[in-house]
Amino acid sequence: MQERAKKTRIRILEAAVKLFSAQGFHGATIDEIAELAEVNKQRIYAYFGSKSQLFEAALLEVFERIELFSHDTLAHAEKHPEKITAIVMEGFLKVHKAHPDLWRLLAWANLEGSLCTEALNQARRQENERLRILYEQAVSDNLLRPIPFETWLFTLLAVTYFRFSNELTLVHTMNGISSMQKMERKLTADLNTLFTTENATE
Amino acid sequence: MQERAKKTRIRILEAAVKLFSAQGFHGATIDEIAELAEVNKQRIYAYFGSKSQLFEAALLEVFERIELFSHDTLAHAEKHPEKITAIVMEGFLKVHKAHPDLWRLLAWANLEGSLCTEALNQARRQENERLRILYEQAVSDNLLRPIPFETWLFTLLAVTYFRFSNELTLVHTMNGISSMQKMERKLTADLNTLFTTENATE
DNA sequence: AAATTAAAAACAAACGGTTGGTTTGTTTTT
DNA sequence: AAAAACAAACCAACCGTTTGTTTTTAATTT
Repeated sequence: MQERAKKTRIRILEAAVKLFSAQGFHGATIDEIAELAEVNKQRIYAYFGSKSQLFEAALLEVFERIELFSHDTLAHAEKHPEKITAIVMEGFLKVHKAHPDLWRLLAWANLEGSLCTEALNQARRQENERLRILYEQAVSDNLLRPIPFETWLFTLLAVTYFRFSNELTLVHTMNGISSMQKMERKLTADLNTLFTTENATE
Repeated sequence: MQERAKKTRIRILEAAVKLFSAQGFHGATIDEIAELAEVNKQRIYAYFGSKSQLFEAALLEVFERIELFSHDTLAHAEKHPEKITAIVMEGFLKVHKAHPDLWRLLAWANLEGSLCTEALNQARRQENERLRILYEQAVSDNLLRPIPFETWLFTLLAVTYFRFSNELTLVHTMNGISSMQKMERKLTADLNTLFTTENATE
Protein backbone atom coordinates (compact mmCIF):
# COMPACT_ATOMS: atom_id res chain seq x y z
CA MET A 1 0.00 0.00 0.00
CA GLN A 2 1.41 3.32 -1.07
CA GLU A 3 1.76 6.45 1.00
CA ARG A 4 -1.18 8.12 -0.67
CA ALA A 5 -3.39 5.12 -0.07
CA LYS A 6 -2.57 5.07 3.63
CA LYS A 7 -3.61 8.68 3.95
CA THR A 8 -6.95 8.17 2.27
CA ARG A 9 -7.50 5.08 4.36
CA ILE A 10 -7.04 7.18 7.48
CA ARG A 11 -9.27 9.93 6.13
CA ILE A 12 -12.01 7.35 5.61
CA LEU A 13 -11.53 5.93 9.08
CA GLU A 14 -11.71 9.35 10.70
CA ALA A 15 -14.87 10.24 8.83
CA ALA A 16 -16.37 6.88 9.73
CA VAL A 17 -15.64 7.37 13.42
CA LYS A 18 -17.24 10.78 13.35
CA LEU A 19 -20.39 9.78 11.52
CA PHE A 20 -20.94 6.33 13.00
CA SER A 21 -20.50 7.83 16.44
CA ALA A 22 -23.02 10.55 15.67
CA GLN A 23 -25.67 8.54 13.89
CA GLY A 24 -24.98 4.87 14.47
CA PHE A 25 -24.54 2.09 11.97
CA HIS A 26 -27.90 2.39 10.26
CA GLY A 27 -28.10 6.14 10.59
CA ALA A 28 -24.79 6.96 8.95
CA THR A 29 -24.49 6.45 5.21
CA ILE A 30 -21.60 5.48 3.03
CA ASP A 31 -22.27 8.51 0.86
CA GLU A 32 -21.90 10.86 3.80
CA ILE A 33 -18.74 9.15 4.98
CA ALA A 34 -17.24 9.33 1.50
CA GLU A 35 -18.17 12.99 1.20
CA LEU A 36 -16.73 13.91 4.61
CA ALA A 37 -13.53 12.01 3.84
CA GLU A 38 -13.36 13.68 0.42
CA VAL A 39 -12.96 10.29 -1.13
CA ASN A 40 -14.71 8.35 -3.80
CA LYS A 41 -17.33 6.02 -2.46
CA GLN A 42 -15.72 3.03 -4.02
CA ARG A 43 -12.47 3.50 -2.11
CA ILE A 44 -14.33 2.56 1.05
CA TYR A 45 -15.20 -0.84 -0.36
CA ALA A 46 -11.69 -1.24 -1.71
CA TYR A 47 -10.13 -0.71 1.73
CA PHE A 48 -12.74 -2.05 4.14
CA GLY A 49 -14.92 -4.48 2.21
CA SER A 50 -18.32 -3.57 3.56
CA LYS A 51 -20.16 -1.09 5.71
CA SER A 52 -20.16 -3.35 8.75
CA GLN A 53 -16.47 -4.09 8.41
CA LEU A 54 -15.86 -0.36 8.28
CA PHE A 55 -17.85 0.06 11.47
CA GLU A 56 -15.79 -2.49 13.33
CA ALA A 57 -12.57 -0.96 12.03
CA ALA A 58 -13.71 2.43 13.27
CA LEU A 59 -14.59 1.03 16.66
CA LEU A 60 -11.22 -0.65 17.08
CA GLU A 61 -9.42 2.46 15.90
CA VAL A 62 -10.97 4.59 18.62
CA PHE A 63 -10.30 2.00 21.28
CA GLU A 64 -6.68 1.61 20.44
CA ARG A 65 -6.07 5.34 20.24
CA ILE A 66 -7.59 6.25 23.58
CA GLU A 67 -6.16 5.22 26.93
CA LEU A 68 -8.83 5.16 29.59
CA PHE A 69 -6.42 5.64 32.47
CA SER A 70 -3.89 8.24 31.46
CA HIS A 71 -0.36 8.26 32.80
CA ASP A 72 -1.23 11.42 34.69
CA THR A 73 -4.17 9.77 36.40
CA LEU A 74 -2.19 6.73 37.50
CA ALA A 75 0.72 8.84 38.70
CA HIS A 76 -1.62 11.13 40.61
CA ALA A 77 -3.38 8.17 42.20
CA GLU A 78 -0.04 6.71 43.25
CA LYS A 79 0.83 9.86 45.19
CA HIS A 80 -2.57 10.22 46.85
CA PRO A 81 -4.00 6.73 47.23
CA GLU A 82 -6.61 7.94 49.72
CA LYS A 83 -8.15 10.03 46.94
CA ILE A 84 -7.98 7.29 44.33
CA THR A 85 -11.74 7.23 43.77
CA ALA A 86 -11.99 10.93 43.07
CA ILE A 87 -8.87 10.91 40.94
CA VAL A 88 -9.97 8.00 38.76
CA MET A 89 -13.48 9.44 38.44
CA GLU A 90 -12.09 12.76 37.31
CA GLY A 91 -9.86 10.93 34.87
CA PHE A 92 -12.78 8.99 33.42
CA LEU A 93 -14.92 12.07 33.05
CA LYS A 94 -12.09 13.93 31.37
CA VAL A 95 -11.45 11.14 28.87
CA HIS A 96 -15.13 10.79 28.04
CA LYS A 97 -15.50 14.51 27.58
CA ALA A 98 -12.44 14.70 25.37
CA HIS A 99 -13.50 11.69 23.28
CA PRO A 100 -17.28 11.58 22.97
CA ASP A 101 -16.82 9.17 20.07
CA LEU A 102 -15.62 6.52 22.48
CA TRP A 103 -18.71 5.85 24.53
CA ARG A 104 -21.12 6.64 21.72
CA LEU A 105 -19.57 4.07 19.41
CA LEU A 106 -19.52 1.58 22.23
CA ALA A 107 -23.16 2.27 22.98
CA TRP A 108 -24.13 1.75 19.36
CA ALA A 109 -22.05 -1.41 19.19
CA ASN A 110 -23.73 -2.81 22.26
CA LEU A 111 -27.21 -2.00 21.02
CA GLU A 112 -26.62 -3.25 17.54
CA GLY A 113 -24.75 -6.31 18.71
CA SER A 114 -21.30 -5.90 17.20
CA LEU A 115 -19.13 -8.93 17.43
CA CYS A 116 -15.67 -7.53 17.97
CA THR A 117 -16.07 -6.84 21.68
CA GLU A 118 -13.57 -9.52 22.62
CA ALA A 119 -10.82 -7.70 20.80
CA LEU A 120 -11.75 -4.49 22.56
CA ASN A 121 -11.27 -5.80 26.05
CA GLN A 122 -8.00 -7.42 25.25
CA ALA A 123 -6.68 -3.90 24.77
CA ARG A 124 -8.14 -2.76 28.07
CA ARG A 125 -7.10 -5.63 30.30
CA GLN A 126 -3.52 -4.54 30.82
CA GLU A 127 -4.58 -1.07 31.88
CA ASN A 128 -6.97 -2.54 34.43
CA GLU A 129 -4.28 -4.58 36.13
CA ARG A 130 -2.09 -1.59 36.88
CA LEU A 131 -5.01 0.08 38.57
CA ARG A 132 -5.91 -3.05 40.51
CA ILE A 133 -2.53 -3.14 42.18
CA LEU A 134 -2.84 0.47 43.30
CA TYR A 135 -6.36 -0.08 44.58
CA GLU A 136 -5.67 -3.27 46.50
CA GLN A 137 -2.64 -1.72 48.13
CA ALA A 138 -4.80 1.16 49.34
CA VAL A 139 -7.30 -1.31 50.75
CA SER A 140 -4.71 -3.27 52.68
CA ASP A 141 -3.28 0.03 53.95
CA ASN A 142 -6.75 0.62 55.41
CA LEU A 143 -7.20 3.77 53.35
CA LEU A 144 -10.15 2.31 51.47
CA ARG A 145 -13.04 0.22 52.67
CA PRO A 146 -12.69 -3.49 51.94
CA ILE A 147 -14.72 -3.54 48.75
CA PRO A 148 -13.51 -5.79 45.92
CA PHE A 149 -11.68 -4.07 43.10
CA GLU A 150 -14.19 -5.32 40.52
CA THR A 151 -17.11 -3.73 42.30
CA TRP A 152 -15.28 -0.47 42.74
CA LEU A 153 -14.21 -0.27 39.09
CA PHE A 154 -17.62 -1.35 37.89
CA THR A 155 -19.30 1.38 39.89
CA LEU A 156 -17.03 4.13 38.64
CA LEU A 157 -17.31 2.97 35.03
CA ALA A 158 -21.07 2.72 35.38
CA VAL A 159 -21.51 6.17 36.87
CA THR A 160 -19.36 7.76 34.20
CA TYR A 161 -21.07 5.91 31.39
CA PHE A 162 -24.50 6.72 32.74
CA ARG A 163 -23.67 10.40 33.08
CA PHE A 164 -22.89 10.65 29.38
CA SER A 165 -25.22 8.15 27.81
CA ASN A 166 -28.24 9.55 29.59
CA GLU A 167 -27.39 13.21 29.41
CA LEU A 168 -30.70 14.11 27.78
CA THR A 169 -32.65 12.33 30.47
CA LEU A 170 -30.56 13.47 33.39
CA VAL A 171 -30.95 17.16 32.72
CA HIS A 172 -34.54 16.84 33.81
CA THR A 173 -34.22 14.08 36.41
CA MET A 174 -31.68 15.58 38.71
CA ASN A 175 -33.57 18.74 39.37
CA GLY A 176 -32.29 20.94 42.10
CA ILE A 177 -28.89 20.63 40.50
CA SER A 178 -28.36 23.52 38.20
CA SER A 179 -25.52 22.33 36.00
CA MET A 180 -23.97 19.11 34.82
CA GLN A 181 -20.60 20.25 36.20
CA LYS A 182 -22.01 20.72 39.67
CA MET A 183 -23.50 17.25 39.50
CA GLU A 184 -20.17 15.75 38.51
CA ARG A 185 -18.36 17.42 41.38
CA LYS A 186 -20.98 16.28 43.84
CA LEU A 187 -20.94 12.71 42.56
CA THR A 188 -17.16 12.55 42.60
CA ALA A 189 -16.91 13.88 46.13
CA ASP A 190 -19.66 11.63 47.48
CA LEU A 191 -18.27 8.52 45.88
CA ASN A 192 -14.87 9.31 47.23
CA THR A 193 -16.10 9.56 50.81
CA LEU A 194 -18.18 6.46 50.22
CA PHE A 195 -15.22 4.28 49.32
CA THR A 196 -12.78 5.80 51.81
CA THR A 197 -12.41 4.66 55.40
CA GLU A 198 -13.13 7.29 58.01
CA ASN A 199 -9.64 7.32 59.44
CA ALA A 200 -8.06 7.89 56.06
CA THR A 201 -9.14 11.52 55.93
CA GLU A 202 -7.96 12.32 59.43
CA MET B 1 -62.43 6.49 17.56
CA GLN B 2 -64.20 3.15 17.68
CA GLU B 3 -63.30 0.13 19.76
CA ARG B 4 -61.76 -1.68 16.83
CA ALA B 5 -59.60 1.29 15.95
CA LYS B 6 -58.24 1.50 19.48
CA LYS B 7 -57.19 -2.12 19.31
CA THR B 8 -55.31 -1.76 16.06
CA ARG B 9 -53.69 1.38 17.42
CA ILE B 10 -52.43 -0.64 20.34
CA ARG B 11 -51.28 -3.48 18.08
CA ILE B 12 -49.24 -0.97 16.10
CA LEU B 13 -47.78 0.50 19.26
CA GLU B 14 -46.77 -2.89 20.60
CA ALA B 15 -45.12 -3.86 17.36
CA ALA B 16 -43.35 -0.52 17.27
CA VAL B 17 -42.02 -0.96 20.79
CA LYS B 18 -40.72 -4.40 19.94
CA LEU B 19 -39.01 -3.47 16.70
CA PHE B 20 -37.73 -0.03 17.65
CA SER B 21 -36.33 -1.49 20.83
CA ALA B 22 -34.59 -4.25 18.91
CA GLN B 23 -33.25 -2.29 15.97
CA GLY B 24 -33.49 1.41 16.78
CA PHE B 25 -35.14 4.16 14.83
CA HIS B 26 -33.17 3.79 11.63
CA GLY B 27 -32.90 0.04 11.88
CA ALA B 28 -36.59 -0.72 12.16
CA THR B 29 -38.83 -0.18 9.14
CA ILE B 30 -42.46 0.81 8.83
CA ASP B 31 -43.11 -2.21 6.65
CA GLU B 32 -41.82 -4.58 9.32
CA ILE B 33 -43.85 -2.88 12.02
CA ALA B 34 -46.99 -3.09 9.89
CA GLU B 35 -46.35 -6.75 9.21
CA LEU B 36 -45.75 -7.62 12.86
CA ALA B 37 -48.86 -5.70 13.91
CA GLU B 38 -50.82 -7.45 11.16
CA VAL B 39 -52.01 -4.07 10.00
CA ASN B 40 -52.01 -2.23 6.74
CA LYS B 41 -49.11 0.16 6.39
CA GLN B 42 -51.39 3.02 5.79
CA ARG B 43 -53.03 2.66 9.21
CA ILE B 44 -49.75 3.64 10.85
CA TYR B 45 -49.72 6.97 9.09
CA ALA B 46 -53.40 7.41 9.78
CA TYR B 47 -52.87 7.03 13.53
CA PHE B 48 -49.37 8.35 14.16
CA GLY B 49 -48.49 10.66 11.29
CA SER B 50 -44.85 9.77 10.73
CA LYS B 51 -42.15 7.31 11.70
CA SER B 52 -40.56 9.64 14.23
CA GLN B 53 -43.89 10.41 15.85
CA LEU B 54 -44.49 6.68 16.15
CA PHE B 55 -41.12 6.27 17.84
CA GLU B 56 -41.89 8.88 20.47
CA ALA B 57 -45.32 7.40 21.05
CA ALA B 58 -43.76 3.99 21.57
CA LEU B 59 -41.21 5.39 23.99
CA LEU B 60 -43.85 7.14 26.08
CA GLU B 61 -46.03 4.04 26.05
CA VAL B 62 -43.30 1.90 27.59
CA PHE B 63 -42.48 4.50 30.19
CA GLU B 64 -46.01 4.91 31.35
CA ARG B 65 -46.68 1.19 31.48
CA ILE B 66 -43.67 0.22 33.56
CA GLU B 67 -43.19 1.25 37.15
CA LEU B 68 -39.53 1.33 38.07
CA PHE B 69 -40.12 0.88 41.78
CA SER B 70 -42.81 -1.72 42.22
CA HIS B 71 -45.17 -1.74 45.16
CA ASP B 72 -43.45 -4.87 46.38
CA THR B 73 -40.07 -3.20 46.33
CA LEU B 74 -41.22 -0.15 48.26
CA ALA B 75 -43.11 -2.23 50.81
CA HIS B 76 -40.10 -4.48 51.29
CA ALA B 77 -37.81 -1.51 51.72
CA GLU B 78 -40.14 -0.03 54.31
CA LYS B 79 -39.87 -3.13 56.46
CA HIS B 80 -36.10 -3.49 56.15
CA PRO B 81 -34.71 0.02 55.71
CA GLU B 82 -31.20 -1.18 56.53
CA LYS B 83 -31.28 -3.30 53.38
CA ILE B 84 -32.77 -0.61 51.18
CA THR B 85 -29.81 -0.58 48.79
CA ALA B 86 -29.94 -4.30 48.10
CA ILE B 87 -33.71 -4.28 47.85
CA VAL B 88 -33.89 -1.42 45.38
CA MET B 89 -31.03 -2.86 43.34
CA GLU B 90 -32.78 -6.21 43.11
CA GLY B 91 -35.96 -4.40 42.12
CA PHE B 92 -34.19 -2.49 39.37
CA LEU B 93 -32.52 -5.58 37.99
CA LYS B 94 -35.81 -7.44 38.00
CA VAL B 95 -37.64 -4.69 36.16
CA HIS B 96 -34.90 -4.35 33.58
CA LYS B 97 -34.81 -8.07 33.02
CA ALA B 98 -38.58 -8.26 32.67
CA HIS B 99 -38.74 -5.28 30.33
CA PRO B 100 -35.67 -5.19 28.11
CA ASP B 101 -37.57 -2.79 25.85
CA LEU B 102 -37.35 -0.12 28.51
CA TRP B 103 -33.67 0.52 28.67
CA ARG B 104 -33.05 -0.29 25.03
CA LEU B 105 -35.56 2.26 23.83
CA LEU B 106 -34.14 4.78 26.25
CA ALA B 107 -30.65 4.08 25.02
CA TRP B 108 -31.67 4.55 21.41
CA ALA B 109 -33.53 7.72 22.30
CA ASN B 110 -30.52 9.14 24.07
CA LEU B 111 -28.18 8.30 21.24
CA GLU B 112 -30.47 9.52 18.54
CA GLY B 113 -31.44 12.63 20.46
CA SER B 114 -35.15 12.22 20.91
CA LEU B 115 -36.90 15.28 22.15
CA CYS B 116 -39.59 13.91 24.42
CA THR B 117 -37.32 13.25 27.40
CA GLU B 118 -38.96 15.99 29.44
CA ALA B 119 -42.27 14.16 29.33
CA LEU B 120 -40.58 10.96 30.41
CA ASN B 121 -39.23 12.31 33.64
CA GLN B 122 -42.46 13.93 34.58
CA ALA B 123 -43.82 10.40 34.87
CA ARG B 124 -40.90 9.28 36.98
CA ARG B 125 -40.69 12.16 39.43
CA GLN B 126 -43.52 11.06 41.66
CA GLU B 127 -42.05 7.59 42.08
CA ASN B 128 -38.69 9.09 43.06
CA GLU B 129 -40.16 11.16 45.85
CA ARG B 130 -41.65 8.18 47.66
CA LEU B 131 -38.27 6.52 47.65
CA ARG B 132 -36.52 9.68 48.81
CA ILE B 133 -38.58 9.81 51.98
CA LEU B 134 -37.72 6.20 52.82
CA TYR B 135 -34.04 6.75 52.13
CA GLU B 136 -33.66 9.98 54.07
CA GLN B 137 -35.43 8.47 57.04
CA ALA B 138 -32.95 5.60 57.01
CA VAL B 139 -30.09 8.08 56.92
CA SER B 140 -31.34 10.08 59.88
CA ASP B 141 -31.90 6.81 61.76
CA ASN B 142 -28.18 6.24 61.24
CA LEU B 143 -28.82 3.04 59.28
CA LEU B 144 -27.26 4.46 56.14
CA ARG B 145 -24.17 6.56 55.67
CA PRO B 146 -24.86 10.26 55.17
CA ILE B 147 -24.74 10.24 51.38
CA PRO B 148 -27.23 12.47 49.54
CA PHE B 149 -30.25 10.71 48.08
CA GLU B 150 -29.42 11.92 44.57
CA THR B 151 -25.97 10.34 44.62
CA TRP B 152 -27.32 7.09 45.98
CA LEU B 153 -30.09 6.83 43.40
CA PHE B 154 -27.78 7.89 40.60
CA THR B 155 -25.30 5.18 41.52
CA LEU B 156 -27.88 2.43 41.63
CA LEU B 157 -29.49 3.55 38.36
CA ALA B 158 -26.08 3.78 36.74
CA VAL B 159 -24.92 0.35 37.84
CA THR B 160 -28.14 -1.27 36.65
CA TYR B 161 -28.11 0.54 33.34
CA PHE B 162 -24.46 -0.26 32.78
CA ARG B 163 -24.98 -3.92 33.52
CA PHE B 164 -27.55 -4.22 30.73
CA SER B 165 -26.36 -1.74 28.17
CA ASN B 166 -22.83 -3.12 28.17
CA GLU B 167 -23.62 -6.78 28.48
CA LEU B 168 -21.60 -7.70 25.42
CA THR B 169 -18.57 -5.88 26.71
CA LEU B 170 -18.87 -6.99 30.30
CA VAL B 171 -18.83 -10.68 29.58
CA HIS B 172 -15.19 -10.32 28.68
CA THR B 173 -14.15 -7.53 31.03
CA MET B 174 -15.15 -8.99 34.35
CA ASN B 175 -13.17 -12.14 34.01
CA GLY B 176 -12.91 -14.34 37.03
CA ILE B 177 -16.65 -14.05 37.36
CA SER B 178 -18.27 -16.98 35.68
CA SER B 179 -21.85 -15.81 35.24
CA MET B 180 -23.81 -12.61 34.98
CA GLN B 181 -25.98 -13.72 37.90
CA LYS B 182 -23.00 -14.14 40.16
CA MET B 183 -21.82 -10.69 39.22
CA GLU B 184 -25.21 -9.20 40.05
CA ARG B 185 -25.29 -10.82 43.46
CA LYS B 186 -21.78 -9.66 44.25
CA LEU B 187 -22.49 -6.11 43.13
CA THR B 188 -25.72 -5.93 45.08
CA ALA B 189 -24.13 -7.22 48.27
CA ASP B 190 -21.09 -4.97 47.99
CA LEU B 191 -23.10 -1.87 47.27
CA ASN B 192 -25.34 -2.63 50.19
CA THR B 193 -22.46 -2.83 52.66
CA LEU B 194 -20.97 0.25 51.03
CA PHE B 195 -23.98 2.43 51.74
CA THR B 196 -24.81 0.96 55.13
CA THR B 197 -23.30 2.15 58.40
CA GLU B 198 -21.33 -0.44 60.33
CA ASN B 199 -23.62 -0.42 63.32
CA ALA B 200 -26.69 -1.04 61.21
CA THR B 201 -25.85 -4.68 60.64
CA GLU B 202 -25.07 -5.41 64.26
C1' DA C 1 18.22 12.61 -17.40
C1' DA C 2 14.27 11.70 -20.11
C1' DA C 3 10.90 8.56 -21.81
C1' DT C 4 8.23 4.37 -21.18
C1' DT C 5 5.24 1.41 -18.86
C1' DA C 6 2.59 -1.24 -15.68
C1' DA C 7 0.51 -1.29 -11.48
C1' DA C 8 -1.79 1.21 -7.82
C1' DA C 9 -5.05 4.65 -6.61
C1' DA C 10 -8.90 7.36 -7.42
C1' DC C 11 -12.74 8.53 -10.03
C1' DA C 12 -17.55 8.90 -12.39
C1' DA C 13 -21.59 6.69 -13.16
C1' DA C 14 -24.79 3.48 -12.85
C1' DC C 15 -26.85 -0.80 -10.81
C1' DG C 16 -30.79 -3.29 -8.48
C1' DG C 17 -33.17 -3.22 -4.34
C1' DT C 18 -35.39 -0.92 -0.41
C1' DT C 19 -36.87 2.95 2.20
C1' DG C 20 -40.43 6.27 4.20
C1' DG C 21 -44.21 8.40 2.81
C1' DT C 22 -48.47 8.92 0.08
C1' DT C 23 -52.41 8.01 -2.85
C1' DT C 24 -56.29 5.78 -5.07
C1' DG C 25 -59.84 2.80 -5.02
C1' DT C 26 -62.24 -1.15 -2.72
C1' DT C 27 -64.04 -3.98 0.89
C1' DT C 28 -65.46 -4.87 5.58
C1' DT C 29 -67.30 -3.67 9.97
C1' DT C 30 -70.06 -0.90 12.97
C1' DA D 1 -74.08 5.88 5.89
C1' DA D 2 -69.92 6.44 8.23
C1' DA D 3 -65.78 4.59 10.19
C1' DA D 4 -62.18 1.32 9.77
C1' DA D 5 -59.28 -1.56 7.32
C1' DC D 6 -57.51 -3.24 3.22
C1' DA D 7 -54.78 -4.09 -1.33
C1' DA D 8 -51.80 -2.23 -4.46
C1' DA D 9 -49.25 0.78 -6.60
C1' DC D 10 -46.49 4.97 -6.73
C1' DC D 11 -42.85 8.10 -5.82
C1' DA D 12 -38.41 10.21 -5.17
C1' DA D 13 -34.66 9.31 -2.42
C1' DC D 14 -31.37 6.53 -0.80
C1' DC D 15 -29.11 2.18 0.26
C1' DG D 16 -24.71 -0.75 -0.37
C1' DT D 17 -22.26 -2.35 -4.18
C1' DT D 18 -20.17 -2.97 -8.83
C1' DT D 19 -18.29 -1.81 -13.41
C1' DG D 20 -15.50 0.66 -16.47
C1' DT D 21 -12.31 4.57 -17.02
C1' DT D 22 -8.89 8.00 -15.84
C1' DT D 23 -5.14 9.77 -13.07
C1' DT D 24 -1.14 9.26 -10.25
C1' DT D 25 2.89 6.92 -8.78
C1' DA D 26 7.05 4.42 -9.02
C1' DA D 27 10.00 1.38 -11.24
C1' DT D 28 12.22 0.33 -15.67
C1' DT D 29 14.24 1.25 -19.96
C1' DT D 30 16.23 4.16 -23.18
